[in-house]
Amino acid sequence: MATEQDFAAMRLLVDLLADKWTLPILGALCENGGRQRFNALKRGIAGISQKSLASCLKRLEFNGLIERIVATKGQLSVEYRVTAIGHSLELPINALILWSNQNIDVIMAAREASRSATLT
Amino acid sequence: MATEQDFAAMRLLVDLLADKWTLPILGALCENGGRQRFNALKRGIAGISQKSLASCLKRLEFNGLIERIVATKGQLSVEYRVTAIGHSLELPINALILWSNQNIDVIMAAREASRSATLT
DNA sequence: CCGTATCCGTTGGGATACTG
DNA sequence: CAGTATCCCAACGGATACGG
Repeated sequence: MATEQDFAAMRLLVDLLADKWTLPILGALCENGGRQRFNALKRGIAGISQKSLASCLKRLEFNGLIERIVATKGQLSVEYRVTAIGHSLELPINALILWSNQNIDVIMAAREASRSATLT
Repeated sequence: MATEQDFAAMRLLVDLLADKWTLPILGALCENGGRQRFNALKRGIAGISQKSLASCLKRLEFNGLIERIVATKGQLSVEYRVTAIGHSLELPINALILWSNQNIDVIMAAREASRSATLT
């Protein structure tokens, strides 16, 4: 049964993760051992725009889930790293992704069923 | 490391859950053993509008996570129930909510730190 | 390379009023 | 009770161009 606290927790989760790109970004960031540069990240995430990536990274940094490290040696380069607390999210998120992988067929079937039901 | 499949899974998760009200609705539905009527649901979720609730419930039903049972005996009454596949989401979601409860203070502190950093 | 600035169509979602 | 319809504004997010 959900408590008041749980609702606050849900609101926080929505703030942190519930948009189009946060999950893919976090996923792409973890691919390379938790660190990646801006354009590498952009190339790794099909279809994302610079704008969305930048704003999303800002929010993640603002919430302390990732950190931004600037290396001014010669060429400008910026690396984004998943923080400790960011890493602690991997486990529960991976559980969700596993669930999604296991149930994607059922969901798609349910959608088809809904669609054909409305056609009758 | 994230596979192509995982990105598809993430997209599905975003489709299913990544909006303002889905998590609270699912939470409220589970409060009463997985079944609840429309207005009871509305009263249980602080701040939600009829419109948002209705559209969200439609999408959840479309994806097979809940079902809509109409009882036309006398007074019109509609009950929404979490399906089996919907229930299978409880475990991974609760893990996330637990994470959120455990880390909400750290997140808030990180936000404060970011804010004071920009003021300097 | 790493962004920010601007423009702009699309969507989200609250308020309110109305229907079966 | 359980929604649908309408209005309306703010936010999202893609495309493009520009700057450090």
